[in-house]
Amino acid sequence: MFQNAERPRGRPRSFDERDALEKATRVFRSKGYDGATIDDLVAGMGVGRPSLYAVFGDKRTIFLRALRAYAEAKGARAAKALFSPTTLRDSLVGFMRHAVESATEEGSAPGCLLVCVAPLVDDAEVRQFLQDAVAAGMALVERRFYDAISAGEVPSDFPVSARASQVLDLSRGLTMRAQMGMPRKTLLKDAEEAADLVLLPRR
Amino acid sequence: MFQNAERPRGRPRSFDERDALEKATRVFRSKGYDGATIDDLVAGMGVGRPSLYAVFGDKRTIFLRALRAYAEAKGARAAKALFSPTTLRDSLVGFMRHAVESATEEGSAPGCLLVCVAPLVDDAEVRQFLQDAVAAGMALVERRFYDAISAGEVPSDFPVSARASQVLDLSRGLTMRAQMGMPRKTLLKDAEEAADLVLLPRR
DNA sequence: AGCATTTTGAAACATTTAGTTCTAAATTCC
DNA sequence: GGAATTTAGAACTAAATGTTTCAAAATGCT
Repeated sequence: MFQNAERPRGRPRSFDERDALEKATRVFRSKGYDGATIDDLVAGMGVGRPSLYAVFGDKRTIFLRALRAYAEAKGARAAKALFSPTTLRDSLVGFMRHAVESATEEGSAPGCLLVCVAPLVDDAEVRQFLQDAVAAGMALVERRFYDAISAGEVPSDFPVSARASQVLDLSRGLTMRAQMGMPRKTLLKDAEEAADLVLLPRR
Repeated sequence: MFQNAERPRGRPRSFDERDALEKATRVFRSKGYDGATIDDLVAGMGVGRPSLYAVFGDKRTIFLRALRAYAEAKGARAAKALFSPTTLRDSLVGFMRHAVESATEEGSAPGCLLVCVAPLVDDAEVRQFLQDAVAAGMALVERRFYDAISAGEVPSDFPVSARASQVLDLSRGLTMRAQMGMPRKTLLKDAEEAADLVLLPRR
């Protein structure tokens, strides 16, 4: 086998960095930040304790890295769900469905690192990151609404920012219900109804 | 001063049990369950360590008691907000406003013990309690919608259970934004818009 | 083959945390 | 006023948790 990056000198690692971070995400999702111990991370990531500190840093740093990777991946998928379909309704349904599917994916505890776990972390950097992520989410949904206005799909007086907040609030609600164990099927149906709701015309 | 319950024999307590539980709620709200240490509770509740164990039990028991008291109080206020007004819109606005006000009350960290903290607690009894509480909330809102149908305020084909889910999801979203530091004023305005949204007629 | 380099696993270390115990203090009952 | 009873505060113990150290192992380079 050829290696695209030339192999480093010493003993090769027994783990993949991306994969380990994803496993860390699983640990944090199921136990929360304070509830996850280093032992949990060592066991869940398949990385030895010293390697963990050498490669990822301390618990706080691991969480921040996991959070950033998680947010980036989820943000990209959300944007795709939002901007690939042609109709606004399909976009919104896709966006909400994605929230539900992500929050109920198998192999991970139900819920969302961004919505259910990170807000409880008592750390200024995490808080700032979250606020930025939420603002970015709002901007994404608002842009989709403006696109729909341009396309004449909704009237030009459509209350963009109010409805965008509502889309995000409804998604958060769906995500939290997922965390509480509500079945995916129910939530997917509710996601569709939520999309229909935010598309209703004002009286 | 008269005492309605005859005074017990030994040294009198230096704390009020209800008040101490409420202070425990504040501690859990700001630090989360796993993040709150016994020392935090001792400091925050104004109860000495041995008294804490003697009167309240261990951390898990304290949390369960705080959670029950919190849910009871919040449920009562929510029901009042929902069933006191005459118009459905006033009821829904009141319900959502209450969620926002409770989540942004001064003297406590923003957020909600039921919505933001308890779902992360890895305990079967807590999970069960939460599920019951959510079901009770749903039932409350649904009943208010049925009352409105009886009163002829909304059509008889009003999608009660879908809209009730959405009311709760939107409230959860508002609560979570409160926890993330969004100002009360913004959220109160959004609460009104959310109430208007769920009252829109189907097309 | 031997040396330099990096990772690994076990163990060690220091700190924090949960829970208990012991003594002093505050109260009621006699 | 003194005995009995309950609470409060400080000190203590044992376990857990976060972090580092160290020798051994696995690789590339010469």
